[in-house]
Amino acid sequence: MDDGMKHQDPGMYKGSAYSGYPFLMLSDPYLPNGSMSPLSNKVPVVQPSHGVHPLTPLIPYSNDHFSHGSHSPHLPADINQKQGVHRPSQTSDIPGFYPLPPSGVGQITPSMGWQSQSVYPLPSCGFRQPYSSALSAGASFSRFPHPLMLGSGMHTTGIPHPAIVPHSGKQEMEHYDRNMKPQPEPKREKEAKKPTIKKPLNAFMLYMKEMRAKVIAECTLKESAAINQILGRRWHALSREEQAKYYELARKERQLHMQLYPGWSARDNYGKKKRRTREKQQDSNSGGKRSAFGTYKEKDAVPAQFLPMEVL
DNA sequence: AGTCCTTTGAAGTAG
DNA sequence: CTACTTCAAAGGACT
Repeated sequence: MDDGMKHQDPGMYKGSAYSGYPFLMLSDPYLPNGSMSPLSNKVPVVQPSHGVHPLTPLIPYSNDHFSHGSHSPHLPADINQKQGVHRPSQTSDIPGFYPLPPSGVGQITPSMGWQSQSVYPLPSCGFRQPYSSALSAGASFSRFPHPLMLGSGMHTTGIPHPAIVPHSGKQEMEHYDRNMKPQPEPKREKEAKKPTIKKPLNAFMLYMKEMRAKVIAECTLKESAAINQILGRRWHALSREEQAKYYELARKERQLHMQLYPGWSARDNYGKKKRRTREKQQDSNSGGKRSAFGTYKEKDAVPAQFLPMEVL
């Protein structure tokens, strides 16, 4: 598309205007040879750890295609660490996040153990879960046009579908996720707006969801950009089998998503978030990795000597 | 309130 | 087909 116009000046952020994000290089103790992970020096790195937290299996790869006895060292742990956010207890009999339509789910049925058996288990308390906000949102989602959905934006199970979010998306989600207020239900007047069907999560996103809380606990970090860098490195450090679990999960996610929203296209969500124009992808980034806003600025990394000892 | 940061992967667009 | 762009999650920082 309009290549030339979608560019931003990297220095615009890193150097000056966005100087709030001079990422540092932190070593991740979980990675070999002290792999470095850039972290923001603004991150309160030495936050008090919240101590032991319960682990909740997010993705119990019990018996599926990838149960070759290999067990991920990274136990699924996706705990909401946000000051004891209370979540309305989920009914544990909800089958899954992508409940199957009453019919026509042919091929994916055999492997649906992952689903009914809670690839995305619905914890009875406090733990974060994929799409939890959508689920927690209760009846506030509405007007989803999909035939499988009930009139109020719920699936036939009566559960609002995780991939469906109000048009304003994140903000509203965060209402549920972060504040967990009773949420006096969005204005009915806004019902004219069509909810957004989100993209299914890819393998890495699923991995991030699962591992985020663990990394946060270990590194006492909260800044997602820094966490994600660590997660990216750990992702690469995963064995093929371990990664394969997530690829398979993602594949099922996509399948289910396709079944639930046959006409949906990722393009539907294009342009919903206004992004800054970015700099043209330069081929000569000397092996630089891809970044949504150009190449990573490892050169901006602050020497590790400026980092707290505990993260080194 | 909205955007950026950061990651990878999937899918879209442009040429 | 290739190269590039956008979005998915997350939450603090920033505008």
